[in-house]
Amino acid sequence: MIDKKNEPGDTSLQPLEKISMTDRVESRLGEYFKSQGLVPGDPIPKELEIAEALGVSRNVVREALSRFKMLGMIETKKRRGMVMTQPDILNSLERVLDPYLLDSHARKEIFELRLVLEMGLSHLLFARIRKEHIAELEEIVQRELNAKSVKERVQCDIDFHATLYKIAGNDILRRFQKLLLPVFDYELSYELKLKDKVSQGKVTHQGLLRILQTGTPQEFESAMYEHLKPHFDTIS
Amino acid sequence: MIDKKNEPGDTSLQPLEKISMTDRVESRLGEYFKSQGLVPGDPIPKELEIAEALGVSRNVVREALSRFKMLGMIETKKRRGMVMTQPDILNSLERVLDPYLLDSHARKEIFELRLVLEMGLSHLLFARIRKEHIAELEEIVQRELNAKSVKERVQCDIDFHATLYKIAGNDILRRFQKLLLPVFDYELSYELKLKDKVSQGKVTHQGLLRILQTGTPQEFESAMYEHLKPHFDTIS
DNA sequence: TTGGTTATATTTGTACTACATTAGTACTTA
DNA sequence: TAAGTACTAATGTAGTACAAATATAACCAA
Repeated sequence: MIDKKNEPGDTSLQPLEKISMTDRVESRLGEYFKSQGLVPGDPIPKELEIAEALGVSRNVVREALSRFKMLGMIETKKRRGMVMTQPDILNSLERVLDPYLLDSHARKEIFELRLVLEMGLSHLLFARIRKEHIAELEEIVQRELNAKSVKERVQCDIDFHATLYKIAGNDILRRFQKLLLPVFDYELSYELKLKDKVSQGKVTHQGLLRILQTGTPQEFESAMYEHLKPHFDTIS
Repeated sequence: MIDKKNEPGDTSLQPLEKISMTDRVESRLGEYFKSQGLVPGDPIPKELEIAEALGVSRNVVREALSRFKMLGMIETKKRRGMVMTQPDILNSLERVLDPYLLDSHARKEIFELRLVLEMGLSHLLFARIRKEHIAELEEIVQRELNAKSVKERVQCDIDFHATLYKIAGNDILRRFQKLLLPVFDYELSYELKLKDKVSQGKVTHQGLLRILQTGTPQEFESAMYEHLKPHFDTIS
C-alpha cells in the first residue's frame, strides 16, 4: 500500500529520509525492551538514565517514550518510574483507520479483508451460535423487511454483520470489525453514489440466517460469498 | 482483551486515570484533524500556534505530535511546517505485536484470527492463483517431504502458508500475516513443548495443494479447517 | 512496640529559554 | 538572466527550573 519507496526494485531517487533523534531513540528503546526480554510489570530505566546513556536530551527521550505510552506499552507512575504494560493491539489501529486518510487502493484491500474475514467466520459461527443469537438475527431481518428508507436498510445490514462477529465470540475480531466499519461504510456510500443503489447479492440476510439454523459451515461460506459478491465485483 | 476497566458493568473502584496534557492535546488534535476533514497533503498549524491556541507548552505539543509522526499521520519539513500524510496502518501494529507482551488470552484470539483468515482466503485463492504459484507450492511440499528435522518441517509449514497469502494478492493481508507470524510461532512452540510434537491435521499441505489444482473453494475451505483443526483444538 | 504524622527525596509532568538546522524568499550583483 | 547572499520562519535539540505526586525514612506519641 504505502512504502512504495522501499520496494526492492525501486531505483528512483527518493529524498534520503533523515531520521530524527527521537526516531532513533524510539527504535533503540524498542530493541532494548526486546533484548532484555521485558514483560508487563517489569520496570524500565528512568528518563534521565536513558537520556544520559544515549547522550541525548531528556526532551528527546520523552518524545520517544510518549510514543510507547500511546501504544500502551509502558505506563508511568510518579516517583516510581515506568513499567512495561500489555499494549492494546487495536488501540493504535483505531487512530489510523480513517478512510479519509487512506487511498483507494488501501480501502479496497481493507474491504477485501472484510470479505475474507466474514467468509472465514463460518466454522466459528456454527461452533458458537446460541438460541438467543438466532433470535437477535431474526429481529434484525424483520426490521430490515419493514425498513422504509435506504438509510434504515443500511443500518440493518451493519447490525446483521456486526452480530455475526459477536456470535463468533472473539473479542479482537469483533473490535477489529468495528474499526473497519467506517472504511466499509465509506466504500458503501461510494458504491451508492456510483450505482444509485446498494448492491443486493443473490443471498439475503434471511437466507444466511436460514443456513445458520439448518445448514452447514460449507454452505454458509458459499452463501456469504454470494451475499458479498456484488460489493466484491464493484471494487475490483 | 485488555480494557477490562472500561467494561460497562464494572463497578469496582479503579484508580481514576489522570490523563496528562499530552494525552489531551493528542486527542484534541485528532478531533481537529477529523473535524477539518484534512486529507494527505493538507498543512496543519505550526507547533507554536497549536501550543498557544491550547494554552500549553510547545513541549507538550511536540510530544503529542511525535505520536502522530510515529503513526505516519503527519510529516514535518523544516521551515515549511507539517502536513498530513497517509499513515501505514500496519506500522503501529508491528511495534505492539510482541508475543511476550500479550497475555495468553490475546494470543489465543490472534491465533483464532489466523484460522479465520486462512479459511476465508479460499475464494480469493482460486480467483488469483497462477501456474507459477502452483510450482512454488509444489517445491515447498517436496521440501517438506524430504525434511529431516522438526525445525525444517516447521519452516516449510510457515513457507506454505505464507505463500498462500502471497497468492491471495492482498498486500495488507500479506503483511498482516507476516506480523502475526511471531505470535503463531510462539503458540506453536508452546504446543510443541506441551505435546512434544506438532499436531498434524487430517489434511496435509499436499492435500491442500491438490484441491487448489483440481477442487473448489468450498472443498478448500473445509480442507483448511481440517488441516488447522488440531491447533484449533489445542488452544481452546 | 505500635500507629500515625511529618519530612525528605526521587521521579515524572510542564513550562520556558536558547540556539542549531533547514529551507523558503527576497534582494544583490555580475 | 543566473548565481550568489542575506534574511527569515519553522522544526530539532539542549538545558534549566519548578510543580506534583508518592515511596521511603525519620520522628513522635500513646
